Amino acid sequence: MEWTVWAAVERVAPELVRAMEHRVRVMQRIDAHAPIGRRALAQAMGQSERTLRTELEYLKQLGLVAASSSGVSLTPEGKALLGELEPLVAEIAGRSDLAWRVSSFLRIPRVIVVEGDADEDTWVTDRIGQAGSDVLSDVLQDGDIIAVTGGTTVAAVAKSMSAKPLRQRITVVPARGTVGEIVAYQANTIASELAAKLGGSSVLLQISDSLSQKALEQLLDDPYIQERLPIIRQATVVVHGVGDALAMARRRHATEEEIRLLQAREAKAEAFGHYFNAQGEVVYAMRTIGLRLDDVARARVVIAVAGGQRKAQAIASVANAYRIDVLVTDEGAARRILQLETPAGKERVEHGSEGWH
Amino acid sequence: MEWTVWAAVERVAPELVRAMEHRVRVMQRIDAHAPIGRRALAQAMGQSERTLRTELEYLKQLGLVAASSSGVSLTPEGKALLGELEPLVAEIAGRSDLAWRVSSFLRIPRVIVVEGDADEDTWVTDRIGQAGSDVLSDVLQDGDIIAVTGGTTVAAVAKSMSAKPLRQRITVVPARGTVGEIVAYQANTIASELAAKLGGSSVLLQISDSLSQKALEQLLDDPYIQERLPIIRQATVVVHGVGDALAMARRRHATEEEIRLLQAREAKAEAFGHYFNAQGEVVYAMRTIGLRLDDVARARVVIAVAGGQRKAQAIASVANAYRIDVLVTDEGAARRILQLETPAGKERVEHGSEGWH
DNA sequence: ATCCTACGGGACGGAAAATGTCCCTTTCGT
DNA sequence: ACGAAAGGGACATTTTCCGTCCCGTAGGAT
Repeated sequence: MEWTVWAAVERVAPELVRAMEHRVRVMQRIDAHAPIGRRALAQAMGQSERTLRTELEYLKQLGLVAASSSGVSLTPEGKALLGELEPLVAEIAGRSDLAWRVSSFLRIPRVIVVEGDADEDTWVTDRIGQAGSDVLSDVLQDGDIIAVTGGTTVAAVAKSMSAKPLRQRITVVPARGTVGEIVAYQANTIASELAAKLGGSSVLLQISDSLSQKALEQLLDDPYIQERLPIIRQATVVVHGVGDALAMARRRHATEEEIRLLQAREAKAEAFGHYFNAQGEVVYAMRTIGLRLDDVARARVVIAVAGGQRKAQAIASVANAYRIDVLVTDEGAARRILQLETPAGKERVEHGSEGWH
Repeated sequence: MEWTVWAAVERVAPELVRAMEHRVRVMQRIDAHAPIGRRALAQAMGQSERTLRTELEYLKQLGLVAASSSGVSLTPEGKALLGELEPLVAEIAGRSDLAWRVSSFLRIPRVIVVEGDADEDTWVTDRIGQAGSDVLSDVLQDGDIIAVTGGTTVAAVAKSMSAKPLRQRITVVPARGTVGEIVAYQANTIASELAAKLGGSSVLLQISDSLSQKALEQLLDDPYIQERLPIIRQATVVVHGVGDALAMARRRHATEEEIRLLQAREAKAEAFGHYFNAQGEVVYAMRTIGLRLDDVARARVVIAVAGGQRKAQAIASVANAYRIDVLVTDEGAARRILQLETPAGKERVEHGSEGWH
């Protein structure tokens, strides 16, 4: 298969490609377990019985599967077709396996790996955003408070979130004050956009993240802050990007001294105003206003979105630092992560499926 | 592009491939006419403005098209992507062009060409059936009487018709009595199945098509027939297959004498109990009960479904014989048809678009 | 032999998405 | 200055999707 064309197809019609991949997976699973019951299959695929049923009915109409009293199986035709789809199957299985291995390696229950490398193709970030917004829609509950950080990847999540009628009461808040100059990638902007898409409200935090110690303390007494901060810190869902330590430090206009310090302490990642080394230990903390690490620990769901192999080390670091429930990343980062040294003294834990949608 | 895999993909997820092709077409059109208005584009694509709008909104979200005050255009990204999709574009354009040429050649307003050759791959018949059922759904109106003939292709149309809630009052009738032994491909069976799918009723005709002259005349006086025949002959929509003259004669257990006669008169096609030569002239007519040629002429829409290059000559013959509004065929037949000699003394006529769905 | 479980499949109501329809403001070209 | 045509918002309606409950049955275990 000429992957150039295929990659282009994925960009033109990602939902269709995903639907196709799903269908192939269903067929794979049927082939492996045939004959298998509809309900068992649905559970294995992590979807409702009814939706699977629709799919099966269609496949049946195409003459690719047949149902008997003991369950559904592939027809000879379906089997032959699955063989012809080998290259595609390999690709899907490969990415699924990748997700599984990253999940084990980082001890993150749910890992989603999209195709490509964000460092090489900027549009990969969009696909991470799509996958991220799907996950977010999936986990959202009524009354949730979503905290979002800044960054291009989180911005992509908000961008690709489909507008929903306001059925749930959702509040979106920025995890922290403002970092960087590009407004579109600031937490405030993203929170506002996401709230609009979800039909919820947003509580913004119009302060700079790089204030003097003194100014910060003054702010903490301010009614404006005192009113908003508690809401932010009660976030139930956290969607955050992961930054490379030095890159983030420079973006924040850190002093040369600070940068030297971070280098000396081998800081690898930045998140929520904290710098972490490879082992996930906090090596430097900025005194800022916003979501703290212990707030993150209290959140119901913590979603990390980050792609590109340059982010691999940073992702691994934060995975050691605090609980991450869902990681949405790309192939570039995933492969690089697996090349990193295994963190010593940490045993593997159970993990769930990497999840289809 | 490795067409082996692509063909397999088409069989596993034909609707998705079609949707994809449509999207690419939209992009092509935008690229060619940019900037173009939404309404103009919708009209050119033969779909409603609102549905196109949904598509455009999605394409916009993917960053492939951009809207300005003067209309929508492809973004540089979209342009680049369209370039990468070149093989696919060529394929689509090729088939579209094929349909256009067949449409001109046979003077059939609407021609749909699906991929493949029914003589080589039996599943191509299914795809013709799908396309046919789409067309049928498209043209159906309340109160319609659909007459169907027998044959595998028409059976495929009924098979792939999606079940509809009974919103329209539809009657389905067999065009003729019973031909051949395989029940599944008999007009009666097909009519019954189609009626069930459409939530309509069927009026069947339980008589053999190959009766003696005398028996036929007796039947014509029978109340059973007198009640049903007028309904059949009032059909407003006709869906019929096209048969090769000799093949059909043999299937009907024609005598050696008859076959020799057909050969002598250069019969090429059979339809509605009539045999036609290449010029579309009736060279032999069976005296049977059912839909007649002048009934076909009165129908609102006449749809012919037939594939495989062996049917090429037969299709061309019947196209000369009576009015066909829609032809659904495959590449194999289409290419072969264009190699046939142009019927002399017939000028080209205007034709519509080959139609997307 | 008989229970018992899991199978496919029918039916139906409510939720969600798609779509037809109408209107508005803006932006061009004339 | 004006009008045609652009994109986009809003909303009712249609259509599709999906959760849920149920049924008859086949096949394995008891």
